Amino acid sequence: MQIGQIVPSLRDEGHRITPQRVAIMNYLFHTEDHPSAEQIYAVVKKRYPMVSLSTIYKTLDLLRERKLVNEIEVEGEARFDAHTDEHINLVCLNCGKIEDVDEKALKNIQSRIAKKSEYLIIKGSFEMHGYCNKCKLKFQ
Amino acid sequence: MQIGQIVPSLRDEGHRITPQRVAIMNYLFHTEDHPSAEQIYAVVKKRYPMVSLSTIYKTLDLLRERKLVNEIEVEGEARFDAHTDEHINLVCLNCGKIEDVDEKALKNIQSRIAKKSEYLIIKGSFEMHGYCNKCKLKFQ
DNA sequence: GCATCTAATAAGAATAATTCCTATTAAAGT
DNA sequence: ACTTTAATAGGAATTATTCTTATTAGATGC
Repeated sequence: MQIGQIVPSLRDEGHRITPQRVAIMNYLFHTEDHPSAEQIYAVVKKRYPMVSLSTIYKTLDLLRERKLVNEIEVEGEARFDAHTDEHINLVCLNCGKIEDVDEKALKNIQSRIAKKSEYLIIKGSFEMHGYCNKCKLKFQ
Repeated sequence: MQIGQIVPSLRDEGHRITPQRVAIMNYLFHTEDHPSAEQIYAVVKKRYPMVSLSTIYKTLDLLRERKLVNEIEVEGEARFDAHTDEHINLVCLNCGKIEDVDEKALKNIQSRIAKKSEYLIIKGSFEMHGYCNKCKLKFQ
């Protein structure tokens, strides 16, 4: 995702482009991590020590509304992901690491269920929980 | 799921069979709902006014460990489901209703990813979010 | 049936992620 | 530069869940 394209479109919609927002987007759009709000806060704080957690949450709300990030919930905590195509999140139950796995079959399943169910489907959220290659040794 | 089979097996493992536990299981194993801890509390309280929320949570821990219920997280709240086969949960973003959809293809996807990823997969959690047939009218 | 052991419970305090509130600041347009 | 008002910082409020502890009551053996 290119910040250079997002910034003007946010501005066109009447949103103000603040250094805090740019810093948050820069981090989110250039990491493979799936950080929590607290982690984003820690990273952005290094450059902008005066940033507040509420700004992180407000910006995440905006990015989620604009569908620029996905939110998944893992063990009572929200984690954010700039990878917004349908995919499966592999969640490590020990270290919390999350990895993306592209899976073409999801689209088919999703459209099939959209048809046969009476729901108006907005989005899918597909997770598989287990232990990553480093942690699985500890759990046999 | 038959309570008559679960009770003796829990007892065999050294767990005590209390009226609170039986009431919680009776509700969970005989509803199509996907209740929150608070909802379970409300239902069980009708029959056992002295029951406490911490007992609900402790019992849910036990049932989850024994894989008799699944937990999914929806908007910052845990919801419990006695339907433990792999399936897709259709979550209504308006009223919170959750509906189960069986989908055979999930097993294939799951075993394929278990093979190709380096993760030791424990369980899957597949959700689709949208608006149920009643609520979708309000959202066009 | 009764005594014993200790797992399970009730009640409420503690915790922690998220949301809310409000005075202040600063982005964007004129 | 001036004005407008969206966005921010900081902290208080909220809320689902976990933790703590004294008390209760299943299960076992006599």
